[in-house]
Amino acid sequence: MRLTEIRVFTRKQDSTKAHVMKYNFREIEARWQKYWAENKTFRATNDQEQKKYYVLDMFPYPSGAGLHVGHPLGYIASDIYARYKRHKGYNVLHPMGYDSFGLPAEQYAIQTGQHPAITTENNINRYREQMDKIGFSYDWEREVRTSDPKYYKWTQWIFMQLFRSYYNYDTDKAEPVDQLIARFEKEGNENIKAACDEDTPVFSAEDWLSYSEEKKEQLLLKYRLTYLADAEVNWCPALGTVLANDEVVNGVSERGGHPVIRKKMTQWSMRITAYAQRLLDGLATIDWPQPLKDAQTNWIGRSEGASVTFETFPSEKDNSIYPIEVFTTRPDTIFGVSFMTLAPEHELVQKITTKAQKEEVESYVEATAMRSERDRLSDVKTITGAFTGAYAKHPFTGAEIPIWIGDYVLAGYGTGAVMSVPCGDQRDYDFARHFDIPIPNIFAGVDISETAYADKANTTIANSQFLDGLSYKEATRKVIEELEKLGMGKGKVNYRLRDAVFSRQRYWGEPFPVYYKGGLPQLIGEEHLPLTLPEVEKYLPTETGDPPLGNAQVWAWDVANAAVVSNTLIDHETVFPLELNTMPGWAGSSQYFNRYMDPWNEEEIYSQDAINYWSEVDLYIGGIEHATGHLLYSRFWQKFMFDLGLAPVDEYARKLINQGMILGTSAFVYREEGSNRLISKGLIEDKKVTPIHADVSMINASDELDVEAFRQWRPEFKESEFVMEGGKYIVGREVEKMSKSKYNVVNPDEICTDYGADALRLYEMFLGPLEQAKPWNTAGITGVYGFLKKLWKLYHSGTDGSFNVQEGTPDKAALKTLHKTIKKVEEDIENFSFNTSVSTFMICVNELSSQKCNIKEILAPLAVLISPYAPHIAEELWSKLGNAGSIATAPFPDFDPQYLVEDNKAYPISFNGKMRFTLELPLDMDKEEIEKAVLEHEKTKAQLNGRTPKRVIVVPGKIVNIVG
RNA sequence: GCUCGAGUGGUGGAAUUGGUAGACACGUUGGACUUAAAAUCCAAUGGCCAUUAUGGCCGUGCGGGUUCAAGUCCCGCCUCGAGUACCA
Repeated sequence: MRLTEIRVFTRKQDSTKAHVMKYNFREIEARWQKYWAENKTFRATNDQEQKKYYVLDMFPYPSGAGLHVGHPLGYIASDIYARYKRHKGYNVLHPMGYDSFGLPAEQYAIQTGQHPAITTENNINRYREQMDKIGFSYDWEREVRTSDPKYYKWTQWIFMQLFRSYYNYDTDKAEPVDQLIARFEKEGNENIKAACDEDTPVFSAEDWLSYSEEKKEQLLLKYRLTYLADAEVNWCPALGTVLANDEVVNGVSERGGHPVIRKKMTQWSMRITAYAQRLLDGLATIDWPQPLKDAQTNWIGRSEGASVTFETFPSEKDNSIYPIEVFTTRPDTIFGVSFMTLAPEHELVQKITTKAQKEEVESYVEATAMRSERDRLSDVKTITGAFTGAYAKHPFTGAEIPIWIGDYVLAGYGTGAVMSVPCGDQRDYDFARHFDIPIPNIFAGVDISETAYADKANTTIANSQFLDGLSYKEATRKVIEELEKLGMGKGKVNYRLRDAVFSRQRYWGEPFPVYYKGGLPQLIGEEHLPLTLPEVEKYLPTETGDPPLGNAQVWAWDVANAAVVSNTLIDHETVFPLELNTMPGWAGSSQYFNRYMDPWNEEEIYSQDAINYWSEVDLYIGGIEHATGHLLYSRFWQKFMFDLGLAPVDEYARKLINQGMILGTSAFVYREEGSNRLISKGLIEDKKVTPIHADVSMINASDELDVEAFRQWRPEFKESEFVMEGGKYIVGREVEKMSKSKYNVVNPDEICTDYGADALRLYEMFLGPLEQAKPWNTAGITGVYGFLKKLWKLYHSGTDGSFNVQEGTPDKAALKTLHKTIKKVEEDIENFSFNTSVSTFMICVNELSSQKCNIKEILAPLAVLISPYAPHIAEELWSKLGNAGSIATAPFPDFDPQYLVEDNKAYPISFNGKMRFTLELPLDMDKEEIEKAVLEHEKTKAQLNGRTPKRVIVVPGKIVNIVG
C-alpha cells in the first residue's frame, strides 16, 4: 500500500512539472485545430489577383470501418505541399469531400433496412472527426458529397449534355445533336464522319425526312455520347448489377470477388471510344507516373492495321454471298492466309454453316457458351474449334479459304473474325497444327517447321505476288493500296477500349433524369433538376427483376406539371415511367475537382470566372488503383466539358502522384496440427502448424504476445496450452494489406492520442518514399516523437524548462545549419522527397541543440520550415515567439548561399582508393584557384591519356567533377 | 507471354544523379541516473582481420564492360513486386 502511495505522489509531481516544460501535444493540437476552424485559416477565396495553386486529394468513399493509418498517407503529403505553397505566397485551393454513393452502404441497407443516407452520414462524420485530428489544412467550406442532391444535380446535368451531343470527327470534338439532325435533313449520314454504333445503317436526306419520330430517335441514339443500347454486359448475379470492365478483375467482381457472366441487356452507355485517340494523345501532355500512363495506354489499346473483307462462296442454303470483315495488324501477310476463324458467337456462323458440319458446329458453340469467362481465361492452352464447311474467297488469289470457328477469337475485339496466317502468328500456327491445316510460308529465308515467325522488323515477304521482296512496312503500305483499289479493305486503327456501361441496377446512386415515352428515353429538362432519389421500402430488386427503384411508389414523371408523381398515375399520355437504373460510382467523381472551384453555385455547375481562375489541378495525389477507372473517365468528361467550352483546359490534372500503400504487419500464433497447443515461433522447428492471425494490438515491440488478452479475445483458445520460449510467446510476422479481417489495422486516432498528430504526420512521411509501398510499424514512431520533444526543448532551454528564445546575433555555425536546412527542405518538398526532409530536421535540431542556439533569428525561420510537416507545434512555437495569427501565411525563409561558402576550403582530391592520382591543395584556396589547379593536374594526366578536359566544376562542400 | 518497377546492414531507408556507400531512424549491446521500472542522456553497431593507438582487406542480387572514379552508366543473367493478357 505504501508503495502505491509513493507512486501516486511521484507521478503527480511529474505532471505538475510537465505543465511547465513538457511538450503537451494533446493540448497544443486541440487548441490549434480549434483556432484554424474558428478563424477559417485555410479558406481559399476566388481572388483573381493572387497567383493560385490547386492541390487535390482523391476524395474517399466513407466506409464503415473508418480510416486506418494507411489512408492519410497521401492526404498528409498533399497537405505538406499545400502548406508549403501558402508559405510561398500562393492562394491555395485544397478541398476535400466524399464520394458518398456506393455499394457498401446499400448492402448494409439491404441487411438492416437502414436508409443508406443515414449510414453514409454517420460514416462521413466519423471520417471528418478522424481527419480533423490529423490537422489537415482543407477549406471545408468547399466540401462536396456526391450523394447530396445539390451536387448530383450537376452530375445529372452533365449526363443531359452528353445525351444532347455527338462526336464530330471532322472537327474532332463533341457538338450538339441538333446540328447533326440539321445535317441529316440536308445530306443524310453517308458522308458524316461521326462516332456511332457499328450497325448504323446508311440513309439519305429523303430517307431521314420520311422516318417516323420514333425511328429518328432510334437512329440518333446511335450517335449520342450517352446512349441506350442492347449490349453484352458483365452481369454479377451476386451483386444483382452490371459492372464496368474495370470493375471486373479475372472474371470476378472487383468488390467481393463474385462470379461475373456475360449477358445481353439494354443499358445506358458512354461513348468514351469517341475520345480514344484524344485520351491517348493527352497523356503526352501531362506529368503523370509512367506506370499509370502505361496502364491507360494498354487499356485504350490502339493498334494500327487494316480492315479486310473476305467474301464467302455462295452459301449452300440459299446461294447468298456474305462479306466477312476482319481486322489485322499484319495485312502484309495476306498471302499466307490458309483459313479464317470466327468467334463462336459471330452472327454469320449460323448462316454459313453447311448441313454436314451443322451438328459439330452447334455443339461447339453450345460448349463454349457453357464455359464461363473464367474458364476460358484460365484455360488458354487447349486448342478447340470446329469447321463450318463454308469457304471464303481470297481477295487476290481467289483461292478457297476454309472458315473455322474457335474460341481463341474473341467476339468483343475487332470484328470477331480473323484471317489466320499460321506462318506468322503463333495462335494460328497452333490451331493449324492441331487441325491439320496447311501452313504456307511467305517469309524469305525463315524456317517455320517448329514455330511461327512473328518478327516484323526483319521480314522479307515471299510467295506473295506483288509483295515479294518487300519489308513489313513496304508490304503493308502496298497491300492496303491494292485492297482499296479492289474495294476489299482499307487501313484502319482499332482500339481495345469499349464504351463504358453506365447503368447500375442499384438504389444508392444518381437517378437518371430520364423518362420513357413509347419505350424511348426522354430528358426531363434541366430546369427540373435535381431529380432526387425516391424512398423505397426494400433495397432489393423487385419480384419482376427490376432494379430497386422499381419498388418506389412515387416514381413517374408528369410532363404537364413537370413533377414526380405516383406510379399509379402512369397513363403514357402525360405521365410516364421514370428510368429505374441509377448511375455508376464513377459518375459523381468525374467532375468533382471542378465543382470545388465554385461549390455553392446553384445556377451553373461552376462559374466561368471560377474555372478560368483555378483552371486546373496543379497537383493531384491518389492511388494507382484508379488507373483505368476514375482517372480515365474523368479525363473523358473533362474533354467533353472542354468541347462544350465550359472548361479552359482539356486535361484537368497537370501533375499526378500515386502514393504507395501502407501495409500492415500481421502477427501470427501457430497451432500445432491435431492438438490444442499454440507454439511460440522459435519452437516450431519441423512441426506441422497452422498460422492464426493475432490482433496486432496484443503484441508488444519485441513481438511478444499478451497471452491473457489473446485468450479473452478468442474464447476457443481459452483452454489452449501456450508453449513459451524463455517465458514468452513470440509471434510470427508477415507483411500484408491492412485489413480488418487480418487484425493488423492500426488506427490513426490511437497514434494521435499516444504520440500526437504531428508525430503521426512526420512518421508517415518518414516511413519511406511517398510512391513506394511500405509496411507500418508503430514501434518506430518513437524516433520522430523524440525529435519533436527535442525540438520543443530547443525553444524551452530555460533552467526550469521555460520558453527561452532571445534576440541576438546568431553565430556562423547556427547560420550554416539553418541555411543548409532551408536549402535541403525546399529541394525535398519540390521533389516530393518528404521522407528525407524529416531526417534533415532531425540533423538540424541536433546540431542547434549541441550549439546551444536559442537565437530568434534562427529559431523563427526553423518553425516556418517545420510548419508544413508538423503544423501544430510550429503554430505553438510561432505564437510563443511573439507572432500574432497563424504561421500558415508566414513567408518561407530565403536561402542564402553565403553561409555555406566556407565549405570551399579543404580540397584533398583522391581519384581512387589506391591514391594513384592525388592532388593536395592548400586549405585556403578559393574556388577559382582550385579550378585552375585541378585543371593543371588534369592536363598533366590527360597527356598520358591523350585527351583534354573541357571544364572543371567545383561543388561547394564536395570535391570536383571533371567534364572531359 | 508482354509492359513497367525494384534488388544497398538485423529492419525502414539515405547517397547532392558518376565523386568519402550505409545519412537519419528503428532494433540490438554496453553505460549513466533510479530502491526499481518508465522516461531521459551518453557510447558502440556492414563483414572479416589486426591493434596500445594508428590500421588493413572485403563489401550495394550475379557475371562482364566503360571510367582516374560505378550503388549510380553499358551488355548479359538471376530474383522479387505491380499491371496486363488468346487483342489478330
